[in-house]
Amino acid sequence: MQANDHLFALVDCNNFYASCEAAFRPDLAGRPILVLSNNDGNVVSLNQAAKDAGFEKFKAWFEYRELAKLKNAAVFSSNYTLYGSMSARVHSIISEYAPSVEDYSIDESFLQIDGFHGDRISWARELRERVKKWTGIGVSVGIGYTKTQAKIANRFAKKLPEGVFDLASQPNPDECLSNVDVQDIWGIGERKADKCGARGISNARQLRDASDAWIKANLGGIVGLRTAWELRGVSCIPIEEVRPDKQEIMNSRSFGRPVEREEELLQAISSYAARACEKLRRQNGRARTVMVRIDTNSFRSQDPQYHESATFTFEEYTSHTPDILAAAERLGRHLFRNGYRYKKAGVMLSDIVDEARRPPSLFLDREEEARKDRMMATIDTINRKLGAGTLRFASAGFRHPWEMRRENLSPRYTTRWEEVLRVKAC
DNA sequence: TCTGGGGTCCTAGGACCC
DNA sequence: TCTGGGGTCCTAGGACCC
Repeated sequence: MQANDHLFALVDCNNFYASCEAAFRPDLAGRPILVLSNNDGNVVSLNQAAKDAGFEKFKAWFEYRELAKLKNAAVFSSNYTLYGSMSARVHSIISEYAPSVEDYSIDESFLQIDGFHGDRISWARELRERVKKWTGIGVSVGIGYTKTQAKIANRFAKKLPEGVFDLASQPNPDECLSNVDVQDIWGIGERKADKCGARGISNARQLRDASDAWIKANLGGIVGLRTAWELRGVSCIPIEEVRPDKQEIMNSRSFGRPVEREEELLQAISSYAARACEKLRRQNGRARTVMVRIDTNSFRSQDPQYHESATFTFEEYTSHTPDILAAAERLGRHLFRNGYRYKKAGVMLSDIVDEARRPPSLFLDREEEARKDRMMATIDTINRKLGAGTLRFASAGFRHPWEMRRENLSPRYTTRWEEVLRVKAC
């Protein structure tokens, strides 16, 4: 493959969660906005006013309560229903702008724009304006010969008022790369950055020019090589237009308060397992392995700690909630120890196959399986029509005192008629 | 009192086979 | 009799991402 054969753009929403909240609350203009993680644990998104007021991402919320009052900040619990639906709107607008688009994350899309030799800056500006006008969300656009370069370009775009940066048309790209810390490169985390630092490599230009042999030996083999080659302009990470089905499905949550009783812990495990099963069936998958893990709060060093997981493998692939719940509950009982304050539990389904491509089995009772499938299909249909959780399994319990805290939840403006925005005429 | 959730890919190393 | 070494599969764990 030749260098510079391709061209990519990365569109990244600015302060996405905070922007979603702001989009429905024009009355908050000028005020700091903070969005909290699940369980109102820490701060995960800030608008510009909040950054200017001195708030920082990933700080614990309880340490900010006073400052938030002082600065008259608007504070929101995470509202993933809202963000998911806003994300779908943004993605759908972006998809009009290139033949090949990958929805990379909730707030980022890669566009492949090979052979686009027109005025890329104008094209990007128009995209930006349309997203802003139709959704209220601000985005930045970075352009480069590879995805890794587009990511870097996006970092520059974020700092510019026009919100667009084209690395591929820079007269002096070396200088641009010199200004990017190695730690800020897509694919270089803390560990790899440390190894680079020890070798005297501190910016993207130096990493680009490092020897393949050293990179391969020290930066995770071909993963690191791909990053370096992409910095050189050789595209190694293609666009993935269709998200492949999940190979693992995880559901885990921290509790709103410590859980000490076995029955409560098992209820939480059951409800997480049931949720994982729904996700599994939505991709027409069947799983053979279920893992349960339980954890105490590792931030409380004064408490005794317990972190364990256990795995069970079925004889046959299954997506039948009662079967998986029974296994998860057995694992939970096996793991549970008295005398600990549990903070978190999780259930993971793995060894997943597509229903249509499942290996044949000699022992499977086809009739029994068909009956189970009908039962699950009925439950899924009812829950889709009447709302998630309309039909539930009794083992998940009915009162959930351990459920996460979401004390500042905004309405689900875009997905619930009861919570849609009201406009008053004066 | 209070510190997120959900993934992916890769490598290393052991077991096993021929 | 040959007791080496290459291939493959699996799993655990590391590292990274948003």
